[in-house]
Amino acid sequence: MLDLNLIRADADAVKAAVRNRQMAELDPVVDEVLALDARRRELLKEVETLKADRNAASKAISRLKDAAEREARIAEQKGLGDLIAGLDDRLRGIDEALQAQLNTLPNLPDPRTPIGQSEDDNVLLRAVGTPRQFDFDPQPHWDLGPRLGLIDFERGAKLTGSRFYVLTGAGARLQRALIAWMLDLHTRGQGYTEVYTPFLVRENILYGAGQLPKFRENLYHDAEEDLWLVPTAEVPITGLHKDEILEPGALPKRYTGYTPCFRREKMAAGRDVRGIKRGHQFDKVEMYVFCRPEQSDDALERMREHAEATCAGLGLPYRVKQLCTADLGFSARMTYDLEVWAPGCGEWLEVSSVSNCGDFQARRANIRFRRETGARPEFVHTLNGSGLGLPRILIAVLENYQQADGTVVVPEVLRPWMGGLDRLEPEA
RNA sequence: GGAGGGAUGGCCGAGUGGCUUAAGGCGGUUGUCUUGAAAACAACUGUGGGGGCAACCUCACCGGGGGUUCGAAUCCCUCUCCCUCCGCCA
Repeated sequence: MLDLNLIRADADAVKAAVRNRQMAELDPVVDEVLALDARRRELLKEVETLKADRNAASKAISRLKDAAEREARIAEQKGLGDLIAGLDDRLRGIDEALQAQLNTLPNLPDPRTPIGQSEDDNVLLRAVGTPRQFDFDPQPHWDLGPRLGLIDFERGAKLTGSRFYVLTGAGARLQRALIAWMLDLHTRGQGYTEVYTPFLVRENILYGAGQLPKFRENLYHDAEEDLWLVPTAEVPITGLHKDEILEPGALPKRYTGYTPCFRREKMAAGRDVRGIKRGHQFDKVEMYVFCRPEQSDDALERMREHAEATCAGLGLPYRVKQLCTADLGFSARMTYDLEVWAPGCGEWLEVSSVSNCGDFQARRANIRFRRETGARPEFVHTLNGSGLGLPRILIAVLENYQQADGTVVVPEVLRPWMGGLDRLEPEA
C-alpha cells in the first residue's frame, strides 16, 4: 500500500509511476483516492465534533444529582446517538472505498528501475559462466527424467491432473538434496535464520504480502476453513511480524525457509505445459529480509549475491537481469531476475527473483520498528528473493550435467546429501 | 468431535453501566542523592486518525465485528484465538 500522504503531496509522481508500469488505466484511481480522502476528512471533522459534544454531555449527566434535571438532559441527548451512528456509517463507506482504491495501486518503481514497455526491455546486466559445449544432442529433462526413472509424468496426471508430476528414487532425493544444501548455504554462510512455516494462511496474511486482492484467481482456497495455500514462502514470512513494532536493535532480521508453493496458473494457462518448469505445486527455498529503510538498497545487492552464489555453487551458467517498470511485480520497487541456462530445452530459466519492496508490504502488514527506545514507530523495508526455485534448478542440473551415455553427473556439492552418489543412471 | 475456562497497556494484574483521565505492581526513560554503581525518592512512560506555524486541542482503540444505552472494558449477539479435561489420530 502506498502512503496516502505521498499521494496527497505529489499525485503527479504517482500517476507517472503507474504509467511507467504500463498501467495507465489506474490513472483515474489516483484522482478518486484524492477525492475520497477529502470527503473523508470533511465528514470526520463533523462526526468528531458531535462525539466530543456527546462525551461532554454524558459526563455532565453523570454529575447531576437531581433526578428531574437528569431526565431532562437525557431526553435532550436522545437522537444524537443515531445521528452519530448514521454519519459513522457513511464514513465507514467512504473509508472502505478509499482502501479499495488504494489497494489497486502498485508500489512505485525505484528511480533506478529502467522504464520499459514490456519484458523485452528488461536489462541484461551480465552473464556468469559459459554454457557447456556438447558433442552430442543434449536432451530435455522431460526425456532425461523419465528415462532415468527420476520423473513420472503419467502417474502425476493420474493422481491429480495435468501440470502435476511425481519425482521418484534419485529424482526425489536430488530435490531433497538441493533443498538441504541451499538451506545450509543460507543459514551457515549468509546469516539467515531458518524458518518452517504453515503452508496454509489466513486471508489477511495474503493481503499483507500484496497477493490479495489482486491475485485471488491464482490462489488455491479451502472453503471449509477459509484458508489459502501459500503461493510462495514470501507470504507467511511477511506475516511473521505482522502488526508488530520491532524493538531497537532487532533489525535487520533475515529468514530463509523452504515451502511448497501452490499456484493455479490461470493467467499462464497453456504456457510451458511440457516438463516440470511450470506446475501447480512446486518447491522453493526463499530468502527474506526485514530492515531499516536506509539499509534496503544494500540489502538488495547482498541478497542478489546470495542467490548468485547458489547458482554458482552448483556450477550452472547464469545471467542477471534487472526488470524494467513494465515487468516489475506489484509490491516491488526494484527487482533482479536470475536465469540459468537449460541446454536440453534450450532456454534460460528464471530461477530467482530478488526484490526490494520498500515499505509497501510493511504498510499493508503493519510491520514497524523503533530506532530507539521511545522513538516513534516507522515502517520497515522488506526484501524477498528465491534461493532458489526447485523444479527449474532441478531441470538445469539434469540438463547441464548430462553425459553422452545418458547418465547425469551429480554436482559435487550435492553428493554429501546423495549418500555419496556421483552419477544418476537408469535402474538396472 | 464433546465438556468447561479464558483474552485488559511492553509484562503481570484490578476493574459487573457514569467518581476510570483504566487502580496497583513490574519493566523502561530522565532527574535528585553518590567518586561510580546499587538502593531510595520524584517525574515521565501506548497506538493510530483529524485540526493547528506552534504550545496544544480532539476522536477512536480493553482479542475482532455488530447491537442495547444519554453514556459500555463492564450488558446482549457473533466470530477468532489460547488454556484444561475426554475421545480420535501421524
